[in-house]
Amino acid sequence: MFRSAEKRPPEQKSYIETKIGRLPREWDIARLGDVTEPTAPIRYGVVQIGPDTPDGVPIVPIKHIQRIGDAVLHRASPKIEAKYKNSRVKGGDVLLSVKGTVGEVGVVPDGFEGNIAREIARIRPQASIDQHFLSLQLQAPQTQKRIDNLVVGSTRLEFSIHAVRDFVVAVPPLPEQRKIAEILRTWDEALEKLNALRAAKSRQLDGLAAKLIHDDQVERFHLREFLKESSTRNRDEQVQRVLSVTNSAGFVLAEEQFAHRVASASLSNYKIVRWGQYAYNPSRINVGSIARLDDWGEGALSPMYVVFQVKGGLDADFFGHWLRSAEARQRIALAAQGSVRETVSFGDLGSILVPVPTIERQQAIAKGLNAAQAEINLLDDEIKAVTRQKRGLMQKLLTGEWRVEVDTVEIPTNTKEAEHAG
DNA sequence: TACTACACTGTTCCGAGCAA
DNA sequence: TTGCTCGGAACAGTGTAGTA
Repeated sequence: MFRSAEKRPPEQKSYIETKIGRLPREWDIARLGDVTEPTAPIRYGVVQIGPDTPDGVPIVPIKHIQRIGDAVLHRASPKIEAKYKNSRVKGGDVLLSVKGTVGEVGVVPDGFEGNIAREIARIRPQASIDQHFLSLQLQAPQTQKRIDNLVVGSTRLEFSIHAVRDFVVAVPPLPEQRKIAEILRTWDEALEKLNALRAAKSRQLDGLAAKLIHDDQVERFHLREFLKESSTRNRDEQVQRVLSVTNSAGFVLAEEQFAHRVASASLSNYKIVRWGQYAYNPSRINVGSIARLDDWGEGALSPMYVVFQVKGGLDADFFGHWLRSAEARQRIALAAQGSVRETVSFGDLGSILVPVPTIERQQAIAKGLNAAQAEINLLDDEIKAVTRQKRGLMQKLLTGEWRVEVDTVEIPTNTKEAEHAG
């Protein structure tokens, strides 16, 4: 990806201890308040944004802080926004979330004109500071740790605007800032490409699954003929691993989903789910809360879940691919009964018609779709690895531990080294 | 067993009040 | 008056527990 370049050992450079750690002697440290344009001091945004107004001024919320140019933003009426004219943003401003979700960072794209929500602080760097470098410096793992230590509040986390102004960052000479930002941008571009490729592969898989599974020539049968409910209870509490099924990640450990253990004191009434079995929450299945247990041998599930397994005549992988299809989601939604919460009992699920070709055909289809899924899984692994590499590089470059020459880039040829640094 | 009410955590929106 | 902070309300996504 890069031209290899000479790497100079850190001990050959001159370093000094600062209050934010060991830095190269020629680097400065500076309060954010001191590297901000004097005409646009750090401040947060619109307190009460009011109703959405078609011709109003776009207001950037935390959730869109990293994709301001792409997102559809709430627009405040010009009259309301005018009261907060001091927090208007323009291209090149660095934004930092300071309330609720603290530490999210974004850079306002060129040409954008609008304002920010009050959960965001605007930092307009002086000409001596590269905005992309500052953005990266604020995102760096070591900086985020320092921000975490300054955050106050229990129910609602907050990074006080005073603390933001007093927050100290490492500042190399401008050419070095730009070079570091340029290097790390290369990693961002690689991640963007990988994510785009993954999205394309995923769409390809959906299309292939729809084509192979939903064949009008194939006879359909009720799911009840192929599914068997399992209501084994954890009577002697031999299973202590409590699981949940989430919309986004399938089976997860309950303690990872929640900040504390929310399971009942006794797990004796919990249902046991075993490897290869499916489970779903009848009140959430219409939003995707259904999954197959692949990552653990067994687990205990809240009694509200329905646990079942696929039996002979229907290939388990074929069923899994059908379950992810748009048609399956539609049929499950239709099966949901109208009530306060739309629920799908095991009986309702069994009444859904599913196309069932011969078992040999099912296995052949599942094999092809599994291969496509495996490609996506590989891309996921690669995305995780590149993300780790980028974090490692940020750790090294943004502390000056690895130096860059303005003319020649000092990048380790072995990216594993960067990965391990993170 | 199915359904419903309610609890809890985390996030975001926004009204109100305090201090400079 | 303005800047800032506190904290209630609403909402999403998960859970437990009671009752028919």
